[in-house]
Amino acid sequence: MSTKTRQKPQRDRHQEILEAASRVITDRGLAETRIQDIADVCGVSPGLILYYFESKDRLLAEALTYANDQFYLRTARELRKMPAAKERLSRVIELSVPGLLPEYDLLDEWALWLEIWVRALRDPEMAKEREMLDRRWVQSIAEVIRYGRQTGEFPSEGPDADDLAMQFGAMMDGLAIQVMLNDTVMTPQRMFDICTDVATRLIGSTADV
Amino acid sequence: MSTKTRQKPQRDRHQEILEAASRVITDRGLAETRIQDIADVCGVSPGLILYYFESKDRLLAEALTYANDQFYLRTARELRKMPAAKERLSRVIELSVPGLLPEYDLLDEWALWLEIWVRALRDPEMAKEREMLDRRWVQSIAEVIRYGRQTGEFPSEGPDADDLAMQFGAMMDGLAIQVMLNDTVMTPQRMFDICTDVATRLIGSTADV
DNA sequence: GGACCCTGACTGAACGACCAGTCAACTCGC
DNA sequence: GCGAGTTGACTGGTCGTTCAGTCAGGGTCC
Repeated sequence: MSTKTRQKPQRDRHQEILEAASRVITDRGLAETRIQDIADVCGVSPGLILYYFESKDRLLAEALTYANDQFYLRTARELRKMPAAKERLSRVIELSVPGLLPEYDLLDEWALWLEIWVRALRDPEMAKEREMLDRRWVQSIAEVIRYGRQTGEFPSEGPDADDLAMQFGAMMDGLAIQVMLNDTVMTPQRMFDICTDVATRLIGSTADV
Repeated sequence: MSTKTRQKPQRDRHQEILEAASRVITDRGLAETRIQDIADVCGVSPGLILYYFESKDRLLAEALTYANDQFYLRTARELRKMPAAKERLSRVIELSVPGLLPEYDLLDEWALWLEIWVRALRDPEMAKEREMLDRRWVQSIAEVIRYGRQTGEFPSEGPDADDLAMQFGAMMDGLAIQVMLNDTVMTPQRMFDICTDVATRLIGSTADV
C-alpha cells in the first residue's frame, strides 16, 4: 500500500530518474536537457519519464535541488564525525572549492547552483528553495565557528558567528564562480589558499591543510 | 562609398538589435528568448534580425556582453570625475548592489551576469569574455584602492591592492546573488552596509554613505 | 528633369527540425 | 486476468532559418 513497496522495488525509479536528470543537466545545461537524454541515461523509454513526473519542467525543478540536497546531507554527516573544529572548517573550505578534490564531482555541484540561480530569477518557488538550501549551508559554517569557540579552538571574542559565516560564504560563492569558469588566475589551489587565509584572519582559526 | 554613409543612417540597426536582445534576455531569460521577441521590440520582422546577425546564437552571445560593456564604460567615466577615493569606493559599492539605486537597472545587469556565467560553463569563448569583463571590473576597484593610498585617504600599509580588490569583488558577487534572488534576509540595504563595513575594515576607508 | 536601373534594407510566408507530451498496446508478477 | 510498469510510434506546436519578392532612395544617362 505504501509508496515504498512497489512491485519492482529493485530500483527506486523516481530517485533514479532524478539522479539521471541532474547528471544530464550538469553535462548539457538546463536549457539543453531533453527528456530523451534522461531516458537514455536510465536506459528507459522517454514515455516512462513522463509516467513518473507530471512534466519535464517539474522534473527539472526537482532534479536541481535533489543533488544539492544529497550533497548537504552527506557533508553534514561527515562533519559531525570530526572532533576538531579546525578540521571541520578546513573540510568545509575544501568541499567549497570547485575541482579541488578529484574524488568529488564538486564542479558538478556548482554547475547546478548556477542553474538554480538562473531559474530562481523568474521562478519564485525555486527562489524559496534556493534560499532554504543556502541558509542551511551557511548555518553549517556558523555552527562550525560556534563549535570552535566552544571548544576553545577559535577565539571567542570575534564578531557574530552568523554574520561571519554569511560573509565568508558569500566570498566563497564569488570565488567559486571564478574557479568554476576556468579563470586563468583563480585556480582551485589559489581559492583554497585565500579561503584558508581569510578564515585565519576573520575567524581566528589556523586551519591546517 | 564609406560604410558610414548609408542610405538610411538614422538608426544603427546593429546596436538597436543588441539593445533589444539584452532587454528581452533580462525580461524572459536567455533560454526563453525568441527571435520574434527581439523583432517585436525593434518593431521589425524576424527576418531582419537574421539579416544583421549570422545566427540567433551569435546574436545572444554578443548581446550578453554588450550591456555589461556599456555599463562598465559609463561607470569608469563617472568614477574618473570624482576627486575623492572614498567617494569612488562608495559609488562602486552602490553600483554593485542590485536594486539599491532605483534609477539604474542594476538588477538587469546582474541578471545578465548570471546568464553569462551559465553560458560560460560550456562555451569557452564566453568564458574568455567573462574573464576579461570580470578582470576589468576588479581592476577598477584595485585602482580606487591605489588611488586612495596615493592621496593618503586610505592607509598604505595594507595588503596588496589587487588581492584586496579580488577578495572584495568576490564577496560582492556572492552577496549580490542573494540580493538579486530576493533573499528575505539579505536586502539591498543590508548588503550595502556589509560592504561598507568590510571596506572600512579591509581597506581602511571610512566610506561615508 | 525625367526615365531607368541598381542597391540593399526589409518583409513575411513557408520549410523543416526538433521535442514535449499522449496513448494504445504489451509485459509480467501476483 | 488485473493492474502497475513500460514501450515507442505518433501528434501538435514551436521556433530558427531561408528566400523570393517588395520598396524606397539615389545615381546615371540622355
